[in-house]
Amino acid sequence: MSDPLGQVFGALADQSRRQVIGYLSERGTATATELTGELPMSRQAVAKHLATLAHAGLVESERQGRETRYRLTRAGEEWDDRLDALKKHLERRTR
Amino acid sequence: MSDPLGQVFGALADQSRRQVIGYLSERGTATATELTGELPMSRQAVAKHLATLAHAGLVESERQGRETRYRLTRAGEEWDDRLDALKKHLERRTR
DNA sequence: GTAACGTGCAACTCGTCGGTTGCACCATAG
DNA sequence: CTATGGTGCAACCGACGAGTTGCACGTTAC
Repeated sequence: MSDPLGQVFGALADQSRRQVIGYLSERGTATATELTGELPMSRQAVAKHLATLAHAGLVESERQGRETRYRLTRAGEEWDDRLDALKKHLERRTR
Repeated sequence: MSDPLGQVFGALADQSRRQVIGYLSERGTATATELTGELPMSRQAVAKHLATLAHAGLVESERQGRETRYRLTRAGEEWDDRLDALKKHLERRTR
């Protein structure tokens, strides 16, 4: 629909996807099947989340042989930082 | 669902709701019927958006006689600022 | 070559979302 | 008192999102 900001916020609205961003930030890179071990859902569900994140420009993929490795884009890294800051901001405010 | 961050991002994912935030930021306060004049939808649709924003903690309401006036909370004002900054950030990056 | 692995695609279910209409309720203007 | 204006509530609809399963395809290991 050509609403980039809406795409990004929509992608960030899902907790599983925010977790994926966190995992990718820690590991640098991961495949869909690797991430499946961290989340309580099927590989295809994880792949869909990765596709959503990619469509929002937060993640990019590169196929290496028979596996596809995902990593955060620059925008994804920025949002990972902002999420950390927001989390601390909320904790400070709730306390 | 007890996912405050998800509530906020979900609320911000909709363009109409971001516009509502902008209008409230300009005017300080408004009713659902007033905002209906600015958006191409019915009053009840606007009221639903306001309820979503209120549930996310970005907006608060106060009933005065037969009308209900809405205004941004502190969190809502903060997000209005962040949205402006993000918009400029995107324009700079797209150019 | 063959078996196993990782992936992508398609179809399906189910719940939620954005939006509508219709109606009932309460406050105020006259 | 009556009419009108502003709300809120409930039911409904079409579309989309999250998740599942099943299967077919390409890549690697042996």
